[in-house]
Amino acid sequence: MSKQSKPFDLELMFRALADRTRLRLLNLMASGEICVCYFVEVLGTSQPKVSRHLAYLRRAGLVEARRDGKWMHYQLAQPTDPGAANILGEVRAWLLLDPTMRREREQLTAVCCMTHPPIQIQGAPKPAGMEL
Amino acid sequence: MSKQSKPFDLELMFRALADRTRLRLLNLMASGEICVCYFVEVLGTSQPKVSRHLAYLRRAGLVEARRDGKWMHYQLAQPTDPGAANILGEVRAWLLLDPTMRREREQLTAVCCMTHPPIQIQGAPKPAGMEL
DNA sequence: AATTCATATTCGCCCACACGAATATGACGC
DNA sequence: GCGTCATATTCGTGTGGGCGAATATGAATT
Repeated sequence: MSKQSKPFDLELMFRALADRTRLRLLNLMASGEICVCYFVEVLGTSQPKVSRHLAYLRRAGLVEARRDGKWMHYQLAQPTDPGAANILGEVRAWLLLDPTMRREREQLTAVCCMTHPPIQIQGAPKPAGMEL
Repeated sequence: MSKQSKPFDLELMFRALADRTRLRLLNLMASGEICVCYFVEVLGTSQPKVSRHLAYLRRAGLVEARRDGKWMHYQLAQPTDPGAANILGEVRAWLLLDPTMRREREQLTAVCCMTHPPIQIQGAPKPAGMEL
């Protein structure tokens, strides 16, 4: 009523960023939309774990989800609060520079370009930026 | 041995930022060094609570402490990692703009300029930026 | 409708950590 | 030395949230 919708909880954002798995998930969304099975494949973690962390990021307003048949696509969200958006921008810049994170993005590209991809990925819609 | 000292744990930094009390403490350090009793006075919280949160911030490398007789002075620290420093810079900018945080900095100024300050503060060295 | 595939949720356990209360440390003055 | 002041730490309790394992949902295909 009094506010447009939410005062954007900065604490919640930081709690969302305070986990390695979630940072890795955000990193893989650098190039745009990507579907859940790629997260599972590249991070090498269990599907429930990935799903729970994605739900956390969504609650914190850091990502948006879109349903496409049986596939769910996730992408980075622009927070309404401009200050939060700036902070998040710096976090993304940090992810781009970090060697470990860079390696994981390369791994994503590799999986997408394989002629015989792993079973989990066959038929899954390719992430944005991997259409070549 | 292999690294200069630490790879700077970004997760740890975010966990340190994911708490309202700690954000309020960082905010009061905006103008420079400040001693613990002012934190207690302005935030209106218990001294052990303030002390524990300051210890957390120190462990995360976000603040530095300096002993001066029985007084401890805290100030913001510049993280060695440049990416972390950028992120922290945006956080500080956010703190400067937030209305609640601005009010608390004003409250600090008010307490420092009182002719008859509360007992807890009498004789304590004034924070940086309050020398007028 | 039944099965299969992609994803989400629940359960039970454990650990980090926030808190108030009490206590410890360490520096100064007498 | 002793007391006092500023600050730090410990203790006991409670909660958020991480995890694997199991299960549930919901869309597509037959």
